Amino acid sequence: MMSKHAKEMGVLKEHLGKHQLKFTRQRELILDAFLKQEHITAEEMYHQLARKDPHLGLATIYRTLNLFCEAGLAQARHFGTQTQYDNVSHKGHHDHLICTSCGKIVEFENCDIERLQEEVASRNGFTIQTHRLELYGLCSRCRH
Amino acid sequence: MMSKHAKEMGVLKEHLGKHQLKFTRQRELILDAFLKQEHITAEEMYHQLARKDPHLGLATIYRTLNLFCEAGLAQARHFGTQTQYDNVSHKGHHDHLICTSCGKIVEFENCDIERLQEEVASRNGFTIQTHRLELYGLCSRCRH
DNA sequence: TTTTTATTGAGACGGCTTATCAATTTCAAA
DNA sequence: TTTGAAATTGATAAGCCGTCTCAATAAAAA
Repeated sequence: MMSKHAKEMGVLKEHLGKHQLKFTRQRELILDAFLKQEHITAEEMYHQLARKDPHLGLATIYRTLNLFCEAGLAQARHFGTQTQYDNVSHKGHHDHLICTSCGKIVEFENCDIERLQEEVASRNGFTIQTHRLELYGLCSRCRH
Repeated sequence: MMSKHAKEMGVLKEHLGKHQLKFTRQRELILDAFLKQEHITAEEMYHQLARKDPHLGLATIYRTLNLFCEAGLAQARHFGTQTQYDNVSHKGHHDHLICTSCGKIVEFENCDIERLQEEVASRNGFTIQTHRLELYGLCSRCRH
C-alpha cells in the first residue's frame, strides 16, 4: 500500500538527492507528522513525537523543519516569540487575520487577491512560487 | 511653537493619563525619535539616541516601544530574529516581491489588493491596523 | 563488507527581550 | 513650594528560542 504522503515524500527525496543529503528514519517520521498539520512549532512537534520516539532531539526537529522550508514543503513564519512552520502543500493555501490584542488567528482564502497577486508579479517579470499575507488588526471583541 | 508631533504626543499623554502612567523625559525623547522612522528596532534606536542621552538604557527603549504599541502608536512585527516596531501613523505602506533564487526585492503598491483586504477583514469582524504581503518566486533573470 | 559521508542527540552557546531592584523622578496634595 | 506616594529608570541578571558543536551513529557508495 502506498503512503498517504507519497507525493510530498517524493519532493523531499528529490531535494535530498540533489543536495547529497540522506533519507533518514527521523526525516520520514517528522515529515509524516508535519503533513498532518496546517502549521506547527518545533516545540509542539517535539512533544507530539515524544511518544513515538522519546530520543528524538529538539535540534533535529528544528533542522528538519528548516530542511522542509528549503525543499519547499514548509514555510517559516515568525509570530510572537516563536516560529510557526506552515504546511505549504496543505490544499488551498490560506492567509491569516491576526488580532494584535488577543492573538486570535482567523484563516481565510481569497481568489481575487491571489489573481491580483499574479498580475502584479507578471507585470514585474516574476513567477510566483508562494506567498504570505497577514492582516493585523483588532477582532470584534477587542475593538471594544 | 508647537511640536511637529503634537498629535501623537497627545495620543501618548491620553494613554498615560488613562493608565496612571507618567510623562517622562525619556518617553518624550523616544517618541520624537520614533516618529521620524517608518520602522525601527530597539537596538537601532538605542544607538541612534546614544548621542543625545548616553545613559538611556536599552531596557527603557524596549519598555517604551511596547508602551507605544499599547497606545496604538506603534506595532510590533517579528521579522527574522528581531522585532521591528512599525510607525502606525506613517502612510504609504508597500509590499514586496522577493526572488527566491537571487534575493532581489521589488517593492510595490496595489490599491485593489488593499481594498479586498479590507473586505475580508470586515467580513470577519476585524479592523485592520496594518498588513504584510510578500510574494515569493523567480525573477525574470532567474527563471532561465 | 568496507569506506565514506551525512546525521543525530545532548548540551553548550548566543542573540534578543523581559524581569529584578535600588535609586531617582514625577506629580498630586498639602 | 514642599512633601510623599507611586511610577520609572538604568544596569544587569535571567529567560527563551533557535543554532552550533562534536563524538557516536546511521546511511549510501564502493
